[in-house]
Amino acid sequence: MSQRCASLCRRDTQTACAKWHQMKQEALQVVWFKRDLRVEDNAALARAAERGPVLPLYIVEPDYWREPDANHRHWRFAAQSIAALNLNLSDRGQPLVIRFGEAVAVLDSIHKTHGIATLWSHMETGNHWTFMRDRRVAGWCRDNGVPWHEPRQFGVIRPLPNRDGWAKAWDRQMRAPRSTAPIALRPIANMTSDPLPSPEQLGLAPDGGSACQKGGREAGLMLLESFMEQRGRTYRRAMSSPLEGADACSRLSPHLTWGTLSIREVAQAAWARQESARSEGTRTGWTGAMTSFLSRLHWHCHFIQKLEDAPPIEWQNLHPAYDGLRPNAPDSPLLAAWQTGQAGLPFLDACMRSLEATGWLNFRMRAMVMAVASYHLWLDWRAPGLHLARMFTDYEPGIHWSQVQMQSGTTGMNTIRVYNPVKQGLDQDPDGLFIARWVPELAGLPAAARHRPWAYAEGQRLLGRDYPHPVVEPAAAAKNAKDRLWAIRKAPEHRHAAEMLVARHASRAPTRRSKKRKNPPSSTPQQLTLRFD
DNA sequence: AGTGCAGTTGACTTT
DNA sequence: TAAAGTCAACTGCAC
Repeated sequence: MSQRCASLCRRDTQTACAKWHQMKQEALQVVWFKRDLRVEDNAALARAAERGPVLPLYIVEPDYWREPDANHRHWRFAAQSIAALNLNLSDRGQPLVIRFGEAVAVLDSIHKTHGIATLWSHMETGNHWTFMRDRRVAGWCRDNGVPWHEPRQFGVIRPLPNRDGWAKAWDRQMRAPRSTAPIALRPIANMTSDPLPSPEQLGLAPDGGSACQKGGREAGLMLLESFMEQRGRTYRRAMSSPLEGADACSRLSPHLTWGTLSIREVAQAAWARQESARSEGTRTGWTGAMTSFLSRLHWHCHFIQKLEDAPPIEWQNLHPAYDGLRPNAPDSPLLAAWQTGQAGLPFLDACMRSLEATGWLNFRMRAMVMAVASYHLWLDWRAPGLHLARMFTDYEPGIHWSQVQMQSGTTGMNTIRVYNPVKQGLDQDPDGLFIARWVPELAGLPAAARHRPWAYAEGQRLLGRDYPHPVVEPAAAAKNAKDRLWAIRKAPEHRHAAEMLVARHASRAPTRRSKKRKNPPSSTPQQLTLRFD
């Protein structure tokens, strides 16, 4: 504000300046909260508050919650976070105004009664539905002469000419000072607010998520603290284990999705933890843990950037050579067996059942369950991808659809990774504890038989009665899938299209030099390797 | 002590 | 964030 005021004061009379201050008092700043449900480090809110009286707004959009990727557990988390945000804003003098309806209609009605000077919201890279809704809102803003500012909260750049310098920009943004929350908000007169609807009112059926994470900034702060103080120390070693990962991973993901914490404050906490570990001197594992964690925060934005640059990845193969490879209509019994944890592959089933109840899986297990759907079960990624979107409390469209396509091999860019669900189980859950926890039918078996009940007499006795026979033979199914994928990848036109995709979407990372390379490193220029991983 | 050989390990390639 | 295969170096052991 000071800049504009100063220039006016210099150029014009004091009266003009006073008039501008007067106008500023009345110029309603609507802060439209979307997936940034916090007042701390919220640039939209902070900047709006510098300009004039703030109307904090949340729009419950029934059409959004009718989309196939939306689910009961998402709304529960969002609603808890919205309620907490409302309390926080109320303490500052102006409660959150909740409106039920279509965004343009809501904005238009507020504009007619109160007059919106400026609209503020964070820059959102959501699904196709939110993208189209934002286009309608942008049109309305243009028609009504309302400027709409969308400061960034993630490292996503809009528009992005190319990927050069992206990582540096991410670093700069995350290290920048956090925005401070306005201490007091001036109450807005005559503003009505709707109650938060129940999931049923939004048409959302219960989804079996009895043990999903709780929303609200308080829960996020507690996770952040316990992760940085204690849980995170073994992050690097334990994150891939389905049992240990639940504790050793930060579990901050839904808070980043709904913005109850800003990714910047999380990254800065990690850097601070790294610093304190270094100054302590003793080897505790914290520096390495934080390095791994920070690289994942970086990947978070890296993947969302992909959806920003290529919205069709939500419904279309990134690489067209894979169109028609798998049947469009899913094989319903196979899909159902996979979804419900009744595929007869114990470790896979344990993961799927655990996901349904808790809304969370560690990264490796997410990759595995998607790979099994895509390769062993030969399902097109759309139906399994939708199921996972609905199951993940932390569903973030940009990360999700990039990963789904990557794990089904339809990007054509990265190498095919066919996870072996039996081997992963033996590697990550050697004692079969995770299987026993989620597939109690098999808990009475010795560990080895829990992983492969068909290979042991005592396991065979349960098959077809207490626990299903495997829906596919894993080794043969994997071989078949690899053969079909590699047949496509060998075609020269596949490579050509893949190179174009790599140039557009892949990260730029320095080549890792082989340890045994005899050539002196200085003889070759630094090369760039392009990765979609 | 040196040699041959089977089995192991790790780095690297292929699918 | 894969898994299987290849190859060369290495190991332990018998002779």
